Amino acid sequence: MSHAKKEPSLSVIRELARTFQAFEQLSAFHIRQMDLTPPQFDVVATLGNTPGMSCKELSEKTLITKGTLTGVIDRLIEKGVVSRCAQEQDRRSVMVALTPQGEALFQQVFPAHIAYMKTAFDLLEPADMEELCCQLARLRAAFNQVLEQKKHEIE
Amino acid sequence: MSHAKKEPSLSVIRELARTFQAFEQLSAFHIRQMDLTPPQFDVVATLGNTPGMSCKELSEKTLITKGTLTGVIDRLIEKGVVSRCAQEQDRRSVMVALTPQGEALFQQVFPAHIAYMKTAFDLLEPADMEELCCQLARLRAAFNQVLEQKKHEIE
DNA sequence: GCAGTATAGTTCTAGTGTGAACTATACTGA
DNA sequence: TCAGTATAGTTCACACTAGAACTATACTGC
Repeated sequence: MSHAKKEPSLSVIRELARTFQAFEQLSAFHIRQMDLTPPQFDVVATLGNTPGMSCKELSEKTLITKGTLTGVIDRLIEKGVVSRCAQEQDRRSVMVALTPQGEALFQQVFPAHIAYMKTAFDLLEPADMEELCCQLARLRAAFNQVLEQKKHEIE
Repeated sequence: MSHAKKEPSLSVIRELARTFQAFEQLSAFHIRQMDLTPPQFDVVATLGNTPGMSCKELSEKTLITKGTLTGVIDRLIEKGVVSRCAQEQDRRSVMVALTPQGEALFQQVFPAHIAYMKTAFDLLEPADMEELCCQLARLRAAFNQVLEQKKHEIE
């Protein structure tokens, strides 16, 4: 996505990609030290302080697609961190929850990571961050709106 | 990366991740229709209107790590879109460039994709986008600074 | 009830993504 | 000049990514 040249929209795209990558690098650097992968951390963080949830719900909260989620959960089960258990009311659905071991891991790993990332945000003005959030939300809405539109055009 | 709750920094992270994912979905939706993958498009877009460049340079511009780049370029060579050619001055280095076919592809695909993405940016104020760029750049600088610092701490 | 349709998860394929180990080549300084 | 070190790319192991096809279950209307 180079070729920024004079296109203003391309600069935003470039900056968005680079900033997101910088975030991922910093975040992953810490998460790897705790013997997890970023998606695995996401799942543990999302399940923490909840009674568990379906794959569908987990997928929506973590932005991990359902196909990928199957494998991530498989590996977390191998580590003894989460468990799958069948549901009575809807037998298609599966409840995923932290095991006691997973709870302990969450307690140890989640606050530590928040504190870690906070050292970056402490370098910035809270007001700017709030402003940034709004702008990002607007941009995201535009992307989603156009995606829906383009999907309809195809048919 | 859920658990936004009241942490302002977590909201920024969430919004950054969601916005970037929305961008990727829209962008990839179009790129796939043109029979390319996003990284393949990135490489073609970066090589367009250049005499070619080393893998290192390509890697820096596209944000694709060198290990991944080898595979991406392999697949583009299979498609007849790019070529690798040895360098005389530094025999470790390889020059990657578009083939004539690749040039033609670039001419067809690059402007089309810019136009496609522009339909999303047209929904937004240019001034807001410029502001967004600045904020993102600041955030990125913070991430990078902390990453360097944390890397040094380890040793 | 039963066909038609929607939904939850799993599986599959192909392509990315990381870091680390490796090869080959280049540089640097006694 | 030659050891030590740095750099460019490739290769490897492993995990993640998307979408599509598939299975099993649930819902809906007639």
